[in-house]
Formats: sequence, structure tokens, C-alpha cells
Amino acid sequence: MLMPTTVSAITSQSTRVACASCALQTHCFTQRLDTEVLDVIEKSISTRRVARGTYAYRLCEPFNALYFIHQGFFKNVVLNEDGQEFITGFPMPGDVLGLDGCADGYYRSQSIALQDSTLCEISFETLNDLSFNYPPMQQILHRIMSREISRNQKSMLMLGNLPAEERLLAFLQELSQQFAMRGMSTNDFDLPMSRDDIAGYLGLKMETVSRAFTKLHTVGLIHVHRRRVRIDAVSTA
Amino acid sequence: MLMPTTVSAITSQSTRVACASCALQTHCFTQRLDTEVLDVIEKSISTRRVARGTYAYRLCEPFNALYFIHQGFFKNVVLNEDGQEFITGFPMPGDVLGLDGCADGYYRSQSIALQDSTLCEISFETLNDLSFNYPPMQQILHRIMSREISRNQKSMLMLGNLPAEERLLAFLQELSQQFAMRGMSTNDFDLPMSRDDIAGYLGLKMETVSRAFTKLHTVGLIHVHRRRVRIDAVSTA
DNA sequence: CGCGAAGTTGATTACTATCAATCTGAGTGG
DNA sequence: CCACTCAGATTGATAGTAATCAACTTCGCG
Repeated sequence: MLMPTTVSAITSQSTRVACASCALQTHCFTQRLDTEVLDVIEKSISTRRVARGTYAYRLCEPFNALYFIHQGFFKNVVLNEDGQEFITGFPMPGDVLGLDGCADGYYRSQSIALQDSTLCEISFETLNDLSFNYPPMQQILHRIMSREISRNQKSMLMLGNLPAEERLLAFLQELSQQFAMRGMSTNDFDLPMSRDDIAGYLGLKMETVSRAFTKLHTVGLIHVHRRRVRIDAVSTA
Repeated sequence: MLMPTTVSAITSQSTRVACASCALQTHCFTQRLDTEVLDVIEKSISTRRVARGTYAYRLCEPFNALYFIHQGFFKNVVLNEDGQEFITGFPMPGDVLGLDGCADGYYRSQSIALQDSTLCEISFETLNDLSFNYPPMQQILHRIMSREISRNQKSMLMLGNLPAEERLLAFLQELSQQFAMRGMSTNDFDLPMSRDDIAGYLGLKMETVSRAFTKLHTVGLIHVHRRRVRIDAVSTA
């Protein structure tokens, strides 16, 4: 029987386990987790609510857990010396937060909730135990991290080569694909992030993003009103 | 006794082991590897030469090993649908090649030698065995991958925000730092890559890179002649 | 010496950032 | 219910930066 995924229900054990296993399987759909492993996860996982505008984790905080997103959207931010912020991604349900903290034991970026959200927290210690007792788990973790690496590389490609309008369209199509993987509406959706956030992600300025939206709308590739977007273009990817 | 690291010497076991352990320790300098682990590595590692201009691994090839660079420089390339290439990094001795292949079992990028180079190859199978029998190993791998993630994020920040000249200077300083970590000359060195490669990495065109070099030279921040570079600027990072 | 690849320089065009004004819609309180 | 407010978004004019196209230079090499 499916549990409703309302906020009040997320504290129940079954949903908590469902969240973590679902998250892991989102990334590694070729594998199914043993019930034995699910038991371990069940004992060690904890949920956490993150209000809109607050942090899942902050820069320089000690790293001691990974977070699987249950509900809501986030933005990952890195800061340069001047305090100027640059957005490296918009993780969504099923994604993992905090992978970059693994390297040196503290976070090199921070993650902010774009909506009221809920996370499933698995301590790094638990993950190590899991990997030790259940070898496939380490492969799963490697895959998750590897996927993050190739996703970032793809973003870099987009940033470096495409003009503003194509860059925005590519972004919208990428978003649409991610929605599709999660069974959400793919061609007609609300953007969870502001124009400024999109600009920060695409390496553009807010005004340029706004103009690009208008242009794509005008030529008929998309329909857009504020944060509501409908994609009419056929994906070229 | 130190073995000379000439090309003719790399086939000896001791040097081969030294290469892998050194590479691992470059990434995880807080940890020292057990002699027991070194034995396992010694048995399973193999060396491979890669001539200038040839591939360490190619796009879409099946993933079955990681490569530690022993000698030489490489460029990592991702291609978009149009076949346009974009360079995501310039790995050097001690760095690991092929991390992105882990996700789906085949490479999503390719790596080309900029000089005649030598690699140490460890099969993924061996790595899994190692992780299983020697738990700290998996933490080491996580760190290596995590480091790759945060390095890519840093690159994205640079790409998105800085004007051409600052971008080039930041690139040179990053390169200098990496040389420093390897005990190589930090302020006076030969670039292993062409102007076009730098342009591909920085998201610029070759001509723009060339102009930026000239400008930095003119204002006295660096001295440059062809691929020879001397950095006179004090790093701001 | 001549050739070709890599690099430099110049003139022009195209694009994005910047600065500034305006618009829109959600939330607030009278 | 309506005016008020304010953050987010849009639009316009202009300046600044990088891309493009093209000519030329430098250097290594047979």
C-alpha cells in the first residue's frame, strides 16, 4: 500500500525507508536493494525539515552526513573570494546533497532550500558501515559521485559554448528531463527558482535571462509567464 | 634508495608500486597505505604508455579501470552533439583519469595525452577487492571523487564570472599551485597545452587567449614567450 | 630554404553587461 | 474591496567585451 507523501506522514518509518531506497534507486536503477540493507537504513536514517530560504548545509561546516532530498528544491552555491555567488545546480527529490564535503571533511559549497523541503539524512559513519557489510553499496556510492562529475562536466560545456538563448533553452530541456525521470509534468511546469538564480547558474545576468525568455517565447519555442513555463520546442538532444 | 623515474625504469615493480601509492597519497595525504595493501597493488597494477596525441580512454568505451598518471600531461575532453569539443581539465602526474566512467559503465568523456606519457592502470575489479579487504581504501576513493567534484565546481565559478584576462590569470595561478603540490617549478614553467586548448578550457577563443596573454605581459603581471611562462603577480587567492 | 603548425595582431561585428525606468502580481492593512 | 507596498520581472538605451574574419609573424623541421 502506498503511503501518502504528505508532510505529516514523513515521520513514519516506512516512508522514511521508502525515501532513502527510492533515492538510491533513482541513481542506480539497475540495482535493487536487499531487504537486509533496507533494515539497516531504516535504523540509521533520520528526517529533517528545511524551511524555504534556509540552509541544508553551509560553507565550511564539518561534513558528517549525506542528504537525500525527499521533497522540495534546492540551489547549490559556491562563493568566490569576493563573496560573489555562483550556482552549480538545482538538486531535486531523489538527488543527493553534500557530496563535495567528502573530500576534506568540510563543505566547500552550501545548499539553500527554494521551498519548504524535507531531507533524509544518513550519517557518513552509517554509510561506511553499510559499504563494509554490503559491498554493492560502495559501487552505488561511486556511481552517484561519478554521475555528479559527468553532470558538472556537461554544465561546463553548456556554459562555455552556447549563446544566452540556446543556453536557457538547454537549461529548460535539462530540467524537463529531470522532471520526466521523476514522473512529474515535463512540458508544463512551475520553475522553482528565480530569474536571478537561473542567471547565476547559466553564468549570465538576470536581465539577459529575462530577455532570453522573452525571445524564446516570441519565436514560439516556449510559452512563459512569470515562473510558469510550457515547452513547445522539440528537444534536439 | 630512490629509483630514477626514467622511461626505461618504469617497468620495475618497485617503481610501479611507488607510482600508485604516491598517486593515492597525493590525493589523501593524511593517510599512509599499509604495506599489505601495497602488496595487493603491486600484484594487480600494470603500466601503459600513451604517445602524444593518442587517447588514454575514448568516449563510449566500456569502463573497467582507473588510471593514475605517472608521467606526462593530458587533456580531458567532452563533446556536444555537434562534435564541438570542450576541455574540462588538464590532469597531471598523480591525478586520476576516468572517474566519470564509473557512473554508467562507459566513458562520457575522453582523455588525450599532451606529451608522451605513462599511466598506472588499476582495474575496477581490483579496486573493489581492495575496498572490500581494506576499508580505508573506499574512503580514499570517495575523497578522490569528491575532490574532482569540488574542483569542477570551482572551474564553473571561474568560467561564469571572470573577464578573459582575469580568467587566464586564475588559470595560470591554479596551474602554478598544482605544480607546487608536485614539487615542480611554480613561477617559471612551460605550458604543456596549446593556446587553443587553454581557450577550450576557459570557454574562450584562441585569439582572445592570445590577447589576454599579451595584455598580462604588457601590464607586468606575467612574462610570456610562446609556451614559456613566468608569473610575477602575487596570487590573490 | 621552404613549408606548415602555432601564435599574434588588426578591424569589424555581435553579443552581453550595465544602468535606469517601468511593470506586474502577491501580500498587507485600512 | 481597494489602495499601498515591495520584490521579482521586464524593457530600453548605451557601453564594454569577446567573437569573427583576415592578414601576418614566428619557430621547428625536413
